[in-house]
Amino acid sequence: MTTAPLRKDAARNWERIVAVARALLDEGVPLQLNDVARRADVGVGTVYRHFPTPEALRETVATPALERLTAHGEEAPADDDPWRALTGFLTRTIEAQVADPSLTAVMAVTADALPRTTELKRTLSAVGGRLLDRARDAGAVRPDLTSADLVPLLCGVAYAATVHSAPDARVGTAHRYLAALLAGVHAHPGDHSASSR
Amino acid sequence: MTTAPLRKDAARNWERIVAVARALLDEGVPLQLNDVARRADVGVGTVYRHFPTPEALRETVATPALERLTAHGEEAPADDDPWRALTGFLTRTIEAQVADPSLTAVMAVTADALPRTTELKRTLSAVGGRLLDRARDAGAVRPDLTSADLVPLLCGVAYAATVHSAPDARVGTAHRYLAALLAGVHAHPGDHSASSR
Amino acid sequence: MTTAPLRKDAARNWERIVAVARALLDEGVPLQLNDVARRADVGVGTVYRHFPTPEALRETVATPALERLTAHGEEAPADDDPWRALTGFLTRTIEAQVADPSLTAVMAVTADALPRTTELKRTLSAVGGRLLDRARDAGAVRPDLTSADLVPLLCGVAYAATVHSAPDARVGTAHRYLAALLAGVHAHPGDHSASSR
Amino acid sequence: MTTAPLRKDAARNWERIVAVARALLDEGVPLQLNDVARRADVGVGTVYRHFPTPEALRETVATPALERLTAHGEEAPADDDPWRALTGFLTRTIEAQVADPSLTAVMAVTADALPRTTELKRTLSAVGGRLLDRARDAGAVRPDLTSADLVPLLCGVAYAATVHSAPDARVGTAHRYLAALLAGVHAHPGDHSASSR
DNA sequence: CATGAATGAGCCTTCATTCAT
DNA sequence: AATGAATGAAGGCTCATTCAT
Repeated sequence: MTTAPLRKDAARNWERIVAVARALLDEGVPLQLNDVARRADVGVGTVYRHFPTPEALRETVATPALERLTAHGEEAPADDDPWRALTGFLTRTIEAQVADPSLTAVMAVTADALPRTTELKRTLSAVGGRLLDRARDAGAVRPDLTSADLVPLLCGVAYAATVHSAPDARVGTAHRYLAALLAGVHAHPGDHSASSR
Repeated sequence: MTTAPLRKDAARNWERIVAVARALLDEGVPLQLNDVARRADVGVGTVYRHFPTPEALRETVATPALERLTAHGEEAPADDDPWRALTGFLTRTIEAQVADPSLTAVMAVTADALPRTTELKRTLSAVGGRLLDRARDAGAVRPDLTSADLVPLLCGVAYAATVHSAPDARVGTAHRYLAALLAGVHAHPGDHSASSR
Repeated sequence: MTTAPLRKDAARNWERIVAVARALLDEGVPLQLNDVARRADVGVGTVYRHFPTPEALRETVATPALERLTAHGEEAPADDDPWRALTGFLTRTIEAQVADPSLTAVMAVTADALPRTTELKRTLSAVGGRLLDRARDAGAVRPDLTSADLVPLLCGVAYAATVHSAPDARVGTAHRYLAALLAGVHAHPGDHSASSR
Repeated sequence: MTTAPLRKDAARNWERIVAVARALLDEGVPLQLNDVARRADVGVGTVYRHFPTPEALRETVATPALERLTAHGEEAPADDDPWRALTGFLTRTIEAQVADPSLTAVMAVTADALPRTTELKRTLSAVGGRLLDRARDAGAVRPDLTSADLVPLLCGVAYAATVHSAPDARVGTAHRYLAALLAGVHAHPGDHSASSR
């Protein structure tokens, strides 16, 4: 009952619109509702009925990926190694974020258009936070990073991998950048981070 | 003598336009040449005469900051400690980038509007590259990072510090993120970065 | 079915726009889409929706006249006298061209905006070409003129009749000029055209 | 004393401006006074001082050609053959008009910017008129053409030769069209121009 | 529910002309 | 005389959103 049960034709239109939007976002084309309507072979009004704003549509496109991330995230604590659990989670997340432009945008924004998005993002954050806290408690993470830093850092890595980088090199680049960051995030007992000796 | 010496009245307008643009950028308002003209109390044509595109104007606004960074960067090698020289340089750069929105944009883009911008960015990159290489040669930096990663990483840190962060917390946040990243960039002989033990 | 069947209100706007455009062209006012919109009491966007460029609008205005010419042209071969058939066709065409400024422009240009225009012009040319060829075969036309000369010559006559001539004298003038030209085009066995004897 | 004696530097600028304008017109570039100024390496104000309007400049460019035509035209009556004198004059004129874009425009317009232009055009018309009248009196020209038709017809031929014709084919085309026209203009005692019999 | 025509604010850009220097 | 910066009206076009059908 979260989603109203759509009539069959309405559902078909909904699907087409989302599919078109996904394709456009993947190609890097900015979401214009008129444009989406034309390509989905649907009236503009129909698009507006289903998705009052471009953001609502974008978030709808991002939702499945967000759900997958959350689902995986909820299984992460099963790993006994707190650090490995955290890095696994972050790796998976950054991969998704770099590969899926709809996610990139949705993660970077604070004001969501759909409640569902807020909910998923909140869950994802909570999961990440728990993994981070556990790792910090285990002494595996530098103490000055809080769960509130997780999303910004991931967005930053994703952004860094996007700037000046060819599309198909991005995932690889993101891995390298995440690795460097994680090495820094990893606590090194006895290390004095900003000096050379 | 790089820039043709302007007549006094022309110079006044130039200043006003640049000042207005700086203010707008600082407020996060997108640069629109008509808008700039109105606020600078100058004809549109005048703005177009001085700055054929918004990018040219933005880069002009960014230039002084870019020059300061370059100047400082060229003094950085004076520091005998390769790691300290590098981190000092990066710290200064990220501070500037986070504090000055015009810089953020100019650094992230590859196609420059002004030759001067290209020149400055090239110099800055070269300086950074030399500092990185020296630090790597000294065994102070993980080997998988090249000088081509410097700018993207800085942009990523700047971006991360901007996302979800209140304007006046940004510099602080950027420092923390840079610190974490630098800790990771710093080579730790005998460290096995992705495992917890 | 060539043109998609328009909704009633859309059709009304379409008519108004074309009517306004026709009036403007007849008055010799250059076609400006914003101007047309204002006078048709319609949003600019509406004009752009129907006619992406001024040329498309101009050609739409010219189309009916072009269709009439073509229709008549296709009946011209019915006249047994090749020379009379040709002159009749040309007379009719020049009359239309001089009387209708939209036609003048459309005929003079090579790049058409609408496929329909291209089609009509091609047909008209073909018809003219056949009439000319038949007349030449009958020995009624000087041999150095080809069907490719027909349109330029007509445009030239129309232009000559327009230059330095008051609007309401134009048709008469055009007749005289066409008559002179036709007299020259007409083959005169035994005549030595460029000498006085 | 028609032209004020210019200071040497002023004269130099005048020359440069006219030279640039001639070049632009020959290339088919529309005359823009700012543009001319830039290319002539002269201030806009200077161009405006010498030539208050684009037309004044264009006419200045056309003047020498106009003077040459007039000069030749005044010698034309020397030819004893009235028809040959007329055709020679017209041929020369059409050649100039097709080859020199500045002339094309100046001839087609009724309102002149410079008195000198009006004077020259008047003289040219008068000369042409006399040649035509003499030829008509000699029975060599159809009676329905008056001297007022000469310029329009020439403009028409020039225009016809320009429409749909590659630049370097124009003079040749113009010759053919003029020949056809002249054949028609030529009186043919006993000819009934619009019937085939 | 769906449609898609209509709207018009808003942005961009050019260019003829003026006028202070 | 010469300069060229400044002006701003004018025109072009797009696109998010509404609403009659």
